[in-house]
Amino acid sequence: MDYLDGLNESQRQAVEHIDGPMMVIAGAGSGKTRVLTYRIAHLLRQGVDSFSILSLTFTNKAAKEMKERINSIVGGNESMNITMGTFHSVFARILRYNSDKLGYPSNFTIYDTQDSRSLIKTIVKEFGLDEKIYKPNAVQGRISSAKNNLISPASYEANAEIVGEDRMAKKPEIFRIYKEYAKRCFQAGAMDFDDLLYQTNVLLRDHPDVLHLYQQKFKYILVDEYQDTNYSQYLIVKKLAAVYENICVVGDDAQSIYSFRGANIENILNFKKDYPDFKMFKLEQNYRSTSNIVNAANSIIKRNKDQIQKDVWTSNTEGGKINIIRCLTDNEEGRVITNRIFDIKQNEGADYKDFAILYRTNAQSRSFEESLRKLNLPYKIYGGLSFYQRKEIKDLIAYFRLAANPKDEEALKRVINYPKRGIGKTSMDSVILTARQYDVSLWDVISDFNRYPVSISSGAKNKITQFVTKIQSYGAQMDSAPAYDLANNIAQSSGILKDLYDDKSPEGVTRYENIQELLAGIKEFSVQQEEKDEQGTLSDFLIDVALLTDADQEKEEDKNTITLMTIHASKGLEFPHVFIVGLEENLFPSQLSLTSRTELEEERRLFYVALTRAEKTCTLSYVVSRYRWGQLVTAEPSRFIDEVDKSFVNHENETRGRSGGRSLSGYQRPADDRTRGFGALGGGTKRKLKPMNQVSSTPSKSGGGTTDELKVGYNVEHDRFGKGKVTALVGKGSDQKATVFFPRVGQKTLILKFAKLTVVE
DNA sequence: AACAACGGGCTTTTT
DNA sequence: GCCCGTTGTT
Repeated sequence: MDYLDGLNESQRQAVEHIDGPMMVIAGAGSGKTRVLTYRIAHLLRQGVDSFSILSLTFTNKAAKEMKERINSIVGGNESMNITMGTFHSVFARILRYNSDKLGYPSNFTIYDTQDSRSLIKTIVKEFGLDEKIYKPNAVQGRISSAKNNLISPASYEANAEIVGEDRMAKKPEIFRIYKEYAKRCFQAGAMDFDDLLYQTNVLLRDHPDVLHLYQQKFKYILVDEYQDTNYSQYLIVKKLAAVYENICVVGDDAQSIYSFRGANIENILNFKKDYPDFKMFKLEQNYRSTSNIVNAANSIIKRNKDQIQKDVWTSNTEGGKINIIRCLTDNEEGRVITNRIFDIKQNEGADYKDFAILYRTNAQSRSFEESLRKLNLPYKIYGGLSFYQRKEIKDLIAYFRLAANPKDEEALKRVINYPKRGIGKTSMDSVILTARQYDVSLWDVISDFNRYPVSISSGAKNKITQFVTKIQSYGAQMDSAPAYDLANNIAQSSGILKDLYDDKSPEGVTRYENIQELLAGIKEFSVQQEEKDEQGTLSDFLIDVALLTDADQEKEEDKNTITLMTIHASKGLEFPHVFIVGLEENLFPSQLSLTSRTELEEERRLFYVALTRAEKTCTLSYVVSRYRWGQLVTAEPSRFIDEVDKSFVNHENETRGRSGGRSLSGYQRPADDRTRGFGALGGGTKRKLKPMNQVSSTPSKSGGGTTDELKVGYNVEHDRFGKGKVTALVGKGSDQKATVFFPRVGQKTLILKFAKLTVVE
């Protein structure tokens, strides 16, 4: 059967267009990925060399899936030779290959967000600036947006408008921080995420031979999610496509939700200017959702002023209306939605994987997590702390990074005294001081004390030198030893493995297992690389790791679970049953997006994206009061609820199930009245009910308890360590100490004056 | 130098 | 309510 037969008319036209610039505007659920994959398959069928195709996707996972689908269409494994991946991962490799031309080591480090933030913080401190004014987050955002618009530190400083903005914001020194930040990154042989694109631009600008090479290599270029590219990405694509102009961009302006990280809808307009003879294809038939959902989504998005005219329609069945549920608190929201999922699953025989709970902010996942766990339903939370952001993983990876590139200061600071080897703050402060005096990296100083005198004890110097020797020996094996062997060797000889093995608390055991999992992952990586006839050293692995996202590494056991994620993370996915939760003013739309029309329109597009994830049913929920910053605050229903055309929604006025708090269940809800003033309900409902006695030797305000309340054998609870049993008591009065055994963390000796212990039954 | 307690800041969203 | 960095104690 011909693969073109499965396409509708406009899809087929887009797939069959081979040469010359083209743009595909694809409405939600209109088979965009299908067009992209089929088009690549078609190119291969028409004899285009697989090595000459560059395909830029939004996630690495999307790239992987697309390759598999292409193979299944054309047979064989031709897709292996296509350069396919995210902007960041594709150009990280190209940069690595050409790093010498930019003065970077080929093993350059990729700083993640935490690394850059930490460096910015250090600089702010060293400059003697106020951290409350120069908040690392804000400064980082400023630097990031400069880089995404290809503004160098020098042109930043010279740009009166930008510097003026900073001065207005009372942060006139940002240009200095940017300058120092760029210098220190370079000195450390490190690039941050934005550098991967920025430096690619520098490379293509300053090295015509390199530009020429890649222009010739990539004769066919495809860009997915074009509406979410920034200026820096736009320019890379434009330069690479300048000779052959075989460029195909695919996107949907209605789904542009990343302007906060520099994405620019103007790129779509620029495209029309850059390639006046481009061909435009519109995909308007939605195959995903019921007509109620499609029409509801249309009724939302038409309120936006900025958009390309299109008419998304579907021939699918009407389906049920969009349910709107009102709950009293966020905890009730968790229970009600969870019960609803359980019901649908029972009644319709749906799978767990058919459900998604989508929210605006990661912090909202908590209440759902709790109720899902209570009902014992399997779920997976995407986002939040990913595997590679866990402390123990970052620690071990920091060793790998140091071995590859000892100038990597963020990695060095992380592990020079972990596991503990007696290199304390005092010693490191002296080292840092010397490094700044000579304007060299920390590594330069600690690897050559003769040249850079540091005023610390010879004992400390000795310990540091031992550490340096260890790292050097790792470094020597970096490009020769098999990745897994070296990684395993480092995990053991660094002492990390032992340190975690000795920690018998459940958390410690998990950490130990995580390390084992990382090592297993490295093994798998090596095997995969061998299949591709590539060596697969540890430094190759590092590039992969830095750019992986949570969605990229899915495990088998995660397959049939309920999905919890932010709406941003849900982009490109689809689920039979979708729950969009927390539809309240100041949460969704976010408080911080209410200052301008463009920001509000982006929130509205976000809502549009959320709605269009749903295939069969879509349910919205909001609460009357919600815990935020640890306090119960009243909330108002989101304006977005009213913006959905009335004919597609069904307001469920009942709050389902019995609510947990006593004071709440006694409450009679007025007919259809969005009464405020529930803030008064605060406290009471959330406190633990168990009677507890405060144990304290210092006479407290209430004049309560004395130490003799505590006896050996008592069960107590500690804020951090949880429940435990007192095994010994030493001393009297304010000096009294208690030895307590905590099943979760082991034995601890606590000074009662400080430790907050409560006696439990 | 290491550990434990405390206080401040924070919530958009991510490669 | 949680995380992180700082402060204070041994």
